[in-house]
Amino acid sequence: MKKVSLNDIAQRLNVSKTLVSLVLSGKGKEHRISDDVCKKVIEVAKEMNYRPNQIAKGLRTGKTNTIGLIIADIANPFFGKLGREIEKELAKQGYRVMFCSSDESAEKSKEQIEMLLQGQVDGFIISPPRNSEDQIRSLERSNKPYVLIDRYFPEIDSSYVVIDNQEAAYKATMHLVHKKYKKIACITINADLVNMRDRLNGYKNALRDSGYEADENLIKILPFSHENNDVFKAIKELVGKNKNGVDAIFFTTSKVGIMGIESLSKLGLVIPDDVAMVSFDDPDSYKICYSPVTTIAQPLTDIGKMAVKVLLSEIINPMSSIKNQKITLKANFIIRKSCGS
Amino acid sequence: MKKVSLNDIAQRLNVSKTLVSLVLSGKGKEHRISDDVCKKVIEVAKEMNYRPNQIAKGLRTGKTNTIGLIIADIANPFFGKLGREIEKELAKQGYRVMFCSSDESAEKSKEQIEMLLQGQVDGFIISPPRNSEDQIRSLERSNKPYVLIDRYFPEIDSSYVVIDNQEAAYKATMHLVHKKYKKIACITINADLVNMRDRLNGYKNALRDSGYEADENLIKILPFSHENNDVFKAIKELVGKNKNGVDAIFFTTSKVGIMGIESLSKLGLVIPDDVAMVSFDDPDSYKICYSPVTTIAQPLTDIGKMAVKVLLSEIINPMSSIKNQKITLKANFIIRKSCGS
DNA sequence: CTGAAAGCGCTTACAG
DNA sequence: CTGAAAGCGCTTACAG
Repeated sequence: MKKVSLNDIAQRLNVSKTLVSLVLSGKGKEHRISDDVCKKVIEVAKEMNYRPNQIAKGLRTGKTNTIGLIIADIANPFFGKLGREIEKELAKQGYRVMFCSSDESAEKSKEQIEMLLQGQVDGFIISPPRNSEDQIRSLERSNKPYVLIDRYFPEIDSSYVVIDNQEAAYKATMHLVHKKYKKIACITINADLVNMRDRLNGYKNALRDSGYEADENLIKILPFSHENNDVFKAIKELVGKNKNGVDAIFFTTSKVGIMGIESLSKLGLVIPDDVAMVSFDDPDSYKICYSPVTTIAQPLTDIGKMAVKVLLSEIINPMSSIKNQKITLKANFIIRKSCGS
Repeated sequence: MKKVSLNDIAQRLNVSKTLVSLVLSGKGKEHRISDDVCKKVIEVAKEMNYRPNQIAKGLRTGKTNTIGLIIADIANPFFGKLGREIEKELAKQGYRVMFCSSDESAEKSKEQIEMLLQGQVDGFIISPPRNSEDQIRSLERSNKPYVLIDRYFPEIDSSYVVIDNQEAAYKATMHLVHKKYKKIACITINADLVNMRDRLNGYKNALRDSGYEADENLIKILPFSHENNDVFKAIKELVGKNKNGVDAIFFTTSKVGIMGIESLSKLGLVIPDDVAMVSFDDPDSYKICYSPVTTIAQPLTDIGKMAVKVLLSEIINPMSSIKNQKITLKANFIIRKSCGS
C-alpha cells in the first residue's frame, strides 16, 4: 500500500495542497475556508487513510515532538519507573520519547547526545554520568533545551530536578541512631556524582550530630561498576574488622542494597537481629523481603512531572526569562522492619 | 549557535553540496573525488561542527533508522530488561528505539502504532495487547516490517519470537508434582492471550498426566488489570475452600507472584512450609525473598537478539522470500527454595 | 572528477 | 475564500 500524501488528496479533490494542509491542521476556520470544502477534505482524508508525514513536517517546522531521555539503564527498576512517569507525562502533551541507556558511561552518553542532536529531538532529559560535564556544556551551546535529573553539576548553571539527598540520608541515618544502633556503617559507590556525595555527607553529618566518633573503617566506597562480589567483600570486612562488627548498614542505592541482602544472607546474618539496614529507593523486592526494608523512596511521579514541565516550558517559550530552573524535592522515608520494631 | 548545513560547508569551500554530501557519506572514493578535496571537506565539516540532519535525510531516503517498540510497561522489570536487550542489540546495528508503554490496552497501542506509522520508524517490535488483532493486520497492510514478542495471534501469519510457554509451565508444575504436593493451584490472569492460555494448559496437562483429578476450584483467573487485593482474595479463597487448603501454587507471571508472596505473608502462611510456589519470570525480588523462588526464567537476551535479527532482516531485505519467521525459544527452569529442598 | 537540478512531503508567507 | 511558490536539508540520477 503506497503512502498517501497531501498532494494525493488535493488532486483527488481538485484543490491545492495548501488548502488541504490548512483544513487538516485545523486552520480551516481561521482562514475562512467554506464548511463544505472542509468537510469534503476531512472525509476524503479519512477515506484514503491519510497519515501526515511527521518527518516532512519536522523538516519544515524544525519540531519533532520527540524528547531524548538519557538514563543509566532502563532495566534498572528505579530508572524504569522514572522513565515510565516521564513517558506518561510527555504523552499527555503530545510528545514521544527516545530512550537511551548510557550505563553511566560518559562516552556512550556523548554518542547518544550527538545522535539525538542530529535534528531528531526538541529537547533532552538527562541523568548525566560522571565526567560528562563537557557534553552538557556543548548541549548548552547547541541551544537545545534540556533538564538534568537525579544529579547535576554544581559548576554548571542548568535546569535540574533532584531530591534533597543529604537530608534524606541524614534522616535515614538518624533513624538508626534513634534505634540505638552503635556501629552504623555506610556502603556506597564512588562519590564523583553530587547525589552520591550528598548521601554520604548526610550519613556523616547525622553521626557527627549524634556524638558518634568518626570511623572511616565503617565507610565502604565501592567502585562505580560494582558487582555482587564487591558488596560481599565489603560486608565481610565490616563484620570482621570492628570489635563487635557492625550492627547496622546504610546502603545508598537499591542496587547495592539488594546485593547487600544477598550477601548478608550468604554470611548467615539475619536482618535486623544481627544487622539492621536502611536503604535508598524502593524496588518491589524491598517489600517482599523476609525483613521488609526501611527505605528512602523517591517521589518518582513528581520528579517525572516536574522534569517534563520544566523542559516543555523551555521548549514552548524559549525566550522566557525563567531559565535554568532548579528544583529540589523531598523524599519519603518508609519505615518497615529492617531496623527492628 | 546556528545549525550548519551541507550548503554552508559547500559555500565555504566553493564546491557543490553534491560533492560535500558524497564525501561525507563516504562515497568519495566511489565517485573518484580527489583525495585533496575529500580531506578538505572532512576537515571543514569537523571544524564547523557539522551534524547531518537526520530528519532531512529521513525525508529524502524514507529511512529513519528508528524502531518502534511497543510493550506493556517499561516500568515492569520483565519488559524493562527485555527492552534493554533490544535497545542494546539495535544500537549495535545503528538503530535507535522509540519506547511506548501500552499498559496492555488495545486503544493505546493503536494510537501508538498510528503515531509511529506517520513516517517515523522503519519497523516495529510489539508485544501486542489482547484485542489488537486488527491493528496488527493494518500494520501488515502498511508494509512496515514488524515482529511480535512475548505473544502472538495464531490466526495471523506474522513473524514472532516467543518462548514455549506450555512446555515451561508443564515443567514447573511437574516439579511440584515430583515434590509430592497434592493440592496444586494455579493463579493466572485472563487467558485471552496465547501466552497465558499456554501457561494454563501446561499446568493442566501436567496434572492430568500425573493422574491428578481436575479441580476447577484450584484455578484462579484474575481480571486483566489485577491489583494486590485480587490476588489476596484469590489466595484466601484457595486456602479456605479446599479441605486441606492448597499446598502449592503456580503463579503464571511475576507480577502475580510478587503480589502472591505479599498476600501469603499477610495471611501468616510460610513458603514453602505452609504453601510452596513456582512462578514465571525472574525479578530481583525472587532472589532475595526469604524463600528464594523457584521459577521459569525467560532468555531475555536471546529474545531481544532474535527479535532484532528477524526485524532487521526484513527491513534490509524486504523482498526476501524468508518471511514471517516464527521462533520459539526454551525457557530456563531455576530451582531455588520455594518448593522445599 | 564535479555540479545543477529534482524531489522527499510538508507549512506558510504572499498574492489575488 | 483559494492557489502558486518557496524552502526546510538532504540524496541521487543525470549530464558533462
